[in-house]
Amino acid sequence: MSGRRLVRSGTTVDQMVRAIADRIVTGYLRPGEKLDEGSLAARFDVSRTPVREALGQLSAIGLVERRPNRGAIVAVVTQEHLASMFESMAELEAICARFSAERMTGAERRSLEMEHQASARMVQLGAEEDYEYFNTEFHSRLYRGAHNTHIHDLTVATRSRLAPFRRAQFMLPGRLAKSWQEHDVIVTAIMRGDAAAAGKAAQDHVSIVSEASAVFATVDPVETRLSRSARQ
Amino acid sequence: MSGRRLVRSGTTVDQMVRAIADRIVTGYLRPGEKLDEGSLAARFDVSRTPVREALGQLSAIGLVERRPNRGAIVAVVTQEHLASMFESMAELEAICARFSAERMTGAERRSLEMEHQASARMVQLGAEEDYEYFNTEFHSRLYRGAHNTHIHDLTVATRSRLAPFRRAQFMLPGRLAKSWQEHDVIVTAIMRGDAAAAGKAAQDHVSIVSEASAVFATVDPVETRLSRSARQ
DNA sequence: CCAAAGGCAAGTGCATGCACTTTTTGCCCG
DNA sequence: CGGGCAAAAAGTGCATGCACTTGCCTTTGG
Repeated sequence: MSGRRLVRSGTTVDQMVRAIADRIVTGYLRPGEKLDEGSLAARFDVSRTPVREALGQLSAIGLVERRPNRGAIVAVVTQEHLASMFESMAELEAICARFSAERMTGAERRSLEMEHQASARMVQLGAEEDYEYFNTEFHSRLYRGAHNTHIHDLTVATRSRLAPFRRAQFMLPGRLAKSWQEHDVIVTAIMRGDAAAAGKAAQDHVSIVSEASAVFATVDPVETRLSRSARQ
Repeated sequence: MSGRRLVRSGTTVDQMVRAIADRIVTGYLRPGEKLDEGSLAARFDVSRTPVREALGQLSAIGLVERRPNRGAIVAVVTQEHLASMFESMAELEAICARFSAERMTGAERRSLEMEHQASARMVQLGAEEDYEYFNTEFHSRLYRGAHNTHIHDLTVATRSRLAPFRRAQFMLPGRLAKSWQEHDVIVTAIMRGDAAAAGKAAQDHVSIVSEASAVFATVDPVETRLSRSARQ
C-alpha cells in the first residue's frame, strides 16, 4: 500500500490533490482524521499554499470537510449518508449496465466477456488481491461502456467515495465466488442486449455489496478531539 | 444583473466560489471566456490567493477548466458532453421522482401538490419569470423528496451545470403550458405512489426540455483567442 | 514579403509573512 | 481537586512578492 512517488505529474497542487485523495480512498487517512496544513506541507516538502488549494478542491468534491478557521478533516460520513451513497451507487451502476447493454461496441462486449472469464481463475485460486483488480476493471468497463461521460464521471466519483467502505467486503467467506456469479448475470444480460435485465442485475450486485459492507462499514471515524499524531 | 453584495457570508474563498459560479450558471460569463486571476481579484477587491482557490474548486466540480500556466476559462462543453449531461439529468430526475413517489411524507406530498396548483396561475398569466421560480422549486422538491442526500447532491450539481443551456427554453411558444402539463403527470403519479409512472414522467419531462434546449443550445462559446475584455 | 528568433509584457505558480481565530496550557481560586 | 480564566501556542486566512512560463510583438535575415 504505497504507490507514493507515482504521484509525479502536473502542478504541485495536482500532486497534492492526488496524494491526499489517494490516502483517503485507500483508507490510510481515516474519516474524521485531522488534515493539518502545516504537517501536510512539511510531509510533502511544499509550502502551505498548494496544500490549502488541494484541501479546497477535495472539499469541493466531498472527500474532505472544511470547518472555517478550524482546519480540515477527512470527510465523516454518517450511516445515513453512507446508505444514500450505496443506494445511489446501485442506481448509477444500473444505468451504466442498461446503457452498456444497448451501446457497447462489439469490441467492448468481447473484451468485457474475456476479462470476465479470465477472472474466474482468480476465484478458483481464491486470489483476492488479483480478483480485486479484475473486479475494478470490470466495473470500469461498465461505466465506460455506457458511452455517457457525465454518468461515467458521477459513477467514478461516487465509487471512489465509497472505496474506504468496500475494502473489507471480500473477507466475507464465499464472497469472491458470489461476486463472480453476479458479474456473470450482468455480462450475460449485456451480451444479449437485454438492458432491463442488465440494469436489474447490476443494481442487485451493488445492493449485495452494500449489505456485505454494512457489516464492516463502521470504519470507526477518528474521534475529532483525539490527536492520533502518531499516524501522521 | 448585479446581486453583488448579497454574496456576503463565509470565507472570502467561499464568496468567490459563489460569485464566480453564479456568473457562470446565469450565463453572464460564457463558456470559453477567460478568467483572469488578476482581474477577478481586482473586480472583487481581494488578493489573487482566494481567487485562485476559488478557481481551483470550480475546476474540481467542472464549472471551469484550468490549463496549467495558461489560466482558467469557463468550462466549454461539447455538444456531445452536453447531450450526456442532459441524458444523465433525465435519469437522475427519474430516480428522484421514483423515490419521491415512494418516500415523500404526507406534508411533502401536500405542499408539492399545492405549489404545483399555484403555478397553474402563472401559466395562465404567461408570467414566465414567476413560473420559472415555481419550476425551480418544483424540481427541488422532487430532489429533496427522494430522501437520499447523495442523489440530491448529484442532481443539483448536474442541474446547475445545465442551467446556462436551459435558459432560453421557455421562449418556445407554448412551452410554459406544456411544462405544467408534464409536471402534472409527475405530480399525479407521485400522489398515487406510482413510482414507475413518476420516474417515466420525470424522464420524459427532462428529455423534452433537453430537445427544447438543443434548439438554442449553442450558447456560442467565446473564441479562446478573442479578448472580449469589454465584458469583464 | 515572409519566417525564424529574440525580447517583452502579462499572467500563473508557489513561498513567505502577518493578522486573526481557535485551542491548549498552566495557573489561580473556590 | 476541579472549574474557570487568561496567556501562550498552534493553526488558519489572506496578502504580497518573486521566479518562471506563455504568448505576443518586434526585429532581422533570407
